[in-house]
Amino acid sequence: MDIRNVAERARVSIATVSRTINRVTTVDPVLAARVWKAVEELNYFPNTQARALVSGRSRLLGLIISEITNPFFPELIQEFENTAVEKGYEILIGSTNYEPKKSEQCVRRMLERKVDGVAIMTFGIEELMLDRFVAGEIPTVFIDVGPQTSQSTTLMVDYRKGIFEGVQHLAVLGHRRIGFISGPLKLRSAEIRKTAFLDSLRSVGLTANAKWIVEGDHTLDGGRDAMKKLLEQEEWPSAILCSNDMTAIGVQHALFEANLRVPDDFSLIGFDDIHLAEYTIPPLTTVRMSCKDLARAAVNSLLANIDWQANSHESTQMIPTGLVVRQTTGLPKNALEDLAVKQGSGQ
Amino acid sequence: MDIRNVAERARVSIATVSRTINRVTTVDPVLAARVWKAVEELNYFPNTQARALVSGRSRLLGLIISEITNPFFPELIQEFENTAVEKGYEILIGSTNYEPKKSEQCVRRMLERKVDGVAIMTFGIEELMLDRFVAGEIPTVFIDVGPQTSQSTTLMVDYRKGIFEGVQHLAVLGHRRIGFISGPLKLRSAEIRKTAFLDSLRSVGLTANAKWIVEGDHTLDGGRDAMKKLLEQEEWPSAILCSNDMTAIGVQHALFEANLRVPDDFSLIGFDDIHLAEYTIPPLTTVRMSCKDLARAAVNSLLANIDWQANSHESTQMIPTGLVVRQTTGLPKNALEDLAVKQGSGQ
DNA sequence: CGCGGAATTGTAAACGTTTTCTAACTCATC
DNA sequence: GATGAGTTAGAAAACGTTTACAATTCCGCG
Repeated sequence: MDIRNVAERARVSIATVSRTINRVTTVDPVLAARVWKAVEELNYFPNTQARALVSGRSRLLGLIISEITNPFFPELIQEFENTAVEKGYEILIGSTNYEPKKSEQCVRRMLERKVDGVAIMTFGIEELMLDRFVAGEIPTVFIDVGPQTSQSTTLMVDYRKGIFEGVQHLAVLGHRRIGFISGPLKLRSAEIRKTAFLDSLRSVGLTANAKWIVEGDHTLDGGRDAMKKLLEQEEWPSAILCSNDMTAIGVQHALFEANLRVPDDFSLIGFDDIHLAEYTIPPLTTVRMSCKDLARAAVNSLLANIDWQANSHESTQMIPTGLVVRQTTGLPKNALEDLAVKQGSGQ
Repeated sequence: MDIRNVAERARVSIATVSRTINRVTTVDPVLAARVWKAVEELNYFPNTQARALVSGRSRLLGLIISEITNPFFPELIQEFENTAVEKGYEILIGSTNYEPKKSEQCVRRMLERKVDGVAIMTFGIEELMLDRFVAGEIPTVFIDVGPQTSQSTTLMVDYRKGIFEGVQHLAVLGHRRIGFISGPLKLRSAEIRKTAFLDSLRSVGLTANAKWIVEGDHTLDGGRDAMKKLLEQEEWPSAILCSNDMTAIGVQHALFEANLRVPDDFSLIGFDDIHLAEYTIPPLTTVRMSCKDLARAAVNSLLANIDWQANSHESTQMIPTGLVVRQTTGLPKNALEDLAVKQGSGQ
């Protein structure tokens, strides 16, 4: 079942069939009708590989993420897939799992399959992949970091705003001792979030305590372990900000195990606002970063770069964030005591 | 950069290059070495599309799931991807989101991309896709349901065992009034789970109460809503079994909102044992179905069907399940009262 | 030394499209 | 009625591989 069969049945040449299917306007409506009829009757669809081979376009979009097991990414994938399929593109997913070896492999696979463009949504881990794509002149989208070429755009997430809102919210509630559980610091974006936290702390007139800043890895287990470590300190913070929601859920679990209560003993804030955040017990206060926005922006700039190669488009785009208050934040345990101190200090 | 460049540089024909790369044993080691050297130096890799076009094999495996947003599936995808990539295959993911239109689209996309095999891990929704693949002589793997052809195998999950263990566990604890929140009943597997629940109930000498059996949809929201509906009943069960973990987490949330406690007011059992189950508060007692086993079994039987087309292999395979007891199950609230009744009845 | 057969290499024909280029045709204009 | 411009259809050449088949080389044996 190939284009020749269709041509034969429609009594036209294969060129005409090809043109009809690709909606070239110059084909006679009468012939086009015959072609469509034949296509219908034979249940024909073009061979993608042959198509790709000659046209040089695979209609495949690469999507590299760090870890499919973190619910943030499936949500992102879903939107990415929807938008891509809508525009007639297929997606090829690769997860790096934070391993350089696997990143390397992902890039290789994308290159081999000749993706038309690739979104590196790994929040800034491997910069090496960048070169290969640039060299191959493949359009790319990066988050946070990225090359400044005409073929690629970088999506900048406005971490500062959301994180500042979180810290401010905590400060307003009366928290003075705020801890932070970061992501894996080799991730550029984890680094940025941490810095944003530190800066925000300063903005509200608080000082950081290095002992209360511990590195996690953006997973449930990592969050739990980090919190356990924090609890080994002799002095505890009264509130904790996490680099992502999974970490926060891990923290909740560690606190549960230690028989500590949220938000009575600890206030807790996450980051991402995955759907699950609404369902933790108690529901998680968190900083929302819309993965739908992210996904749509990614697909759209990829397509823009593919279609009008050298066109002038924004080479960087801002993704907003904002605090969503739910039930893991409350007054610090010793609110009155702190208040007394505050009053006494003349402030 | 194509095979010709390599041939030229290695001073051999393109046929030899092709053979070397495909590890055909008849090529002279000396020439092979020259070829590999050239490949290395030119950083050459074969064009997948051209390869697929002529060989008729895409080295692409389709994976159709129902909803990427349910953490069970990412875990499954991860293992599926790992095993597939290990064997040199790429994967193409499609989600049906329980919509027939999207299922149709998925099948179409898989067919167009000429996947070498496809795993339909959608737990028994659309049987229509089946025909298309069978017609195309594409190897398939199904869960629970499936055609009996030499090209396809079906993975049977042993729901009964796990669910029976769950019900028994509850019964032993003293629960007499057990409710069930099912999955979307259009899903074959949701139907089977429900039946397994009913049968198990009978096995332990309990009778079902139709009012305590409500249909969910395997999502957080669905679980929450179903539980809310259950709470509107004038009489409540003392324990609830859920068709999957997401439902159970939704139930936990509904109970939290209603100021009811788990396991004090309600015992709760999930199904799947996603990683998150360990992290709910309190940690979820659930029936484990190993998605890793599922994924590996799927890939392996797909590959078996691809390679030795007509070979005799198991056309159906059993996936075990088993109860994992954590902290959402406990004695029923009115345990003593029930006990009295039991004693009184002479049993 | 020549011949047959085995082993290995190279040539060329696929694979199913898109796309360039040429040919044919239509129509208006002179 | 002939010429030229402007359309539109078809023939054929790509695209980068694999692979059937032919050709060459090599070796052993008569």
